Amino acid sequence: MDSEKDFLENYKLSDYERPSVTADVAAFMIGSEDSSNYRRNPENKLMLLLIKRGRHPFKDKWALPGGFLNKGETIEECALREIEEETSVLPVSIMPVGTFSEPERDPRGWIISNAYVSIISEESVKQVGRDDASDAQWFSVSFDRSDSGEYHLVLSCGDIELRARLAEEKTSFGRTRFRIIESGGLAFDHAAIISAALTALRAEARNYDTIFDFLPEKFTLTSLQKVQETIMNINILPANFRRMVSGYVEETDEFVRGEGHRPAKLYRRKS
Amino acid sequence: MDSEKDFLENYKLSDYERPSVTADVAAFMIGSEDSSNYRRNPENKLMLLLIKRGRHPFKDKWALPGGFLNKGETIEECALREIEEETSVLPVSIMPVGTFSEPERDPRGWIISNAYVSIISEESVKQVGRDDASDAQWFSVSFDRSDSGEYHLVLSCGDIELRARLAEEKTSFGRTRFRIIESGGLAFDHAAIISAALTALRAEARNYDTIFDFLPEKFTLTSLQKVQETIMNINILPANFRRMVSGYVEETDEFVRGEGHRPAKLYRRKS
DNA sequence: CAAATAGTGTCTCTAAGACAATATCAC
DNA sequence: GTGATATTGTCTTAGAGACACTATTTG
Repeated sequence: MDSEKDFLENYKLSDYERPSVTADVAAFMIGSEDSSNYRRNPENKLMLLLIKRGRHPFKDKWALPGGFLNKGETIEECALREIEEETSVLPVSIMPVGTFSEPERDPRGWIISNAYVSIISEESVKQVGRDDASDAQWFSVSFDRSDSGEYHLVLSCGDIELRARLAEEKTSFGRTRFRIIESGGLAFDHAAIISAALTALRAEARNYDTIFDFLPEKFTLTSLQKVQETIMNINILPANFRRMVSGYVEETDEFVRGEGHRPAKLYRRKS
Repeated sequence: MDSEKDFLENYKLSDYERPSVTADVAAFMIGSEDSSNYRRNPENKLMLLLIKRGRHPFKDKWALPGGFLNKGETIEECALREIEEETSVLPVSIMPVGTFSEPERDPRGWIISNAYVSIISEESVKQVGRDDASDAQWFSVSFDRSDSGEYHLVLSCGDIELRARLAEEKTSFGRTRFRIIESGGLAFDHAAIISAALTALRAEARNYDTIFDFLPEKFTLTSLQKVQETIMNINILPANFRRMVSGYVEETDEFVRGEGHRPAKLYRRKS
């Protein structure tokens, strides 16, 4: 009887065909838009990073950043690498959204995708600066369920507007899958991946540990509240938000001044 | 400039090496053990299906059921197929646990695993009958965090006892990863997969929609309560459990009789 | 002072937890 | 009747939501 060592020395992975494996990342940021009124706080929008494809298939369509898994790295490392390549920012953490493995999902052949959500702070993106000639752009996101039960995903960036329509396919264990009715100019099955990522992010956003990643180290409680409100598309009364978050943050002795109204104290995340 | 059609006709996936992709499934069941006292209700235990490996590597070690992804199927279909092959039971639903892709996780080579939790009712397993000569066995599960912060996973089946020790590697977005300190006779990185699966199952078990899958169509509220208590390792007062689950179930007009105490009404899940 | 946000105090309401009491069966 | 589980009623409590009020800045 062969020893395990002998076995492994002679072992060859069978010649069955193998799939190509990719990681695709839905990278979200909270973007702030200055308002006309000097004393008003900026409006916040949930933004998603998309890349304009330079080659077939889906040439000139918009797609999530992503790429093939290299030998010697984990899928998480691959996902982080792809985001860093596109944004020059290394996200603090990523969250798995699911594996997309329908055999026909990629016209190039058998390619399965591991999808992740990543969260990036606007501050870190601004520090890096942006190459406006680049094919990577941040799109503002709107995602709603219509009365008919259909979901509408709208991504806008300047004059570009991508409108996808989807149906809820199944929800099990709190995870929702979507079927694309109309891709709205998004490549591959990325409209379905983005919808699943948004659903996962919204569910996760009630967890304060998650939303800190959208902000710099020091932040005001109002800005933290705006992050949660923007992602979950809800309104929270300030008094209640402050009470609920109080266990997760600690005061600094710094203030934000020059805003045309009472200065807000800066807080940091409690360790 | 080539059309997309031309492009795809000439496209070949690059010759980069590709990983083999597997689905591994942690299939759980709630097993009941008759007690000595005729009027006492049976004790419940959380059980996990393991397969004794017949070949290298890890020959004669215990492993999760699983297998390679075939061309033309999704990973979810692959996971369901593997469970049906081993148990003759097709689970109602499966929950993704994560992708395990550390390059060194499988001594045979570059093999990445997509892990799932599945839930099987004891009734459906009993109906199928069990082949006692088979290498597939149900192990009772215990999984606790020790005072030192280490996690102890103990799997027992008759005289066989597998004791693994693990450390919490990182928890992000509510998902916990484990590092194996001592595999306890489990194959590959399956001790870490089982730990992640158990953690996910425990978190999910507070959702009533999930725990119904452990029971037959008609069940007593006490049995449903025992399922939740067994998985989450907690005790719930019956009055409170009934109040909380009342919106999810509806009465039938049947009762369980002959138990040596007051008969319990059978309920079914509300649509 | 006006406009805007920052921040606090407290009432209400709901859902979960605790606990006591009653109901019904097999032996 | 006894011993067990089944089932119901209600008191208490913790936390979320609503709302009114005060504080502080810039122009």
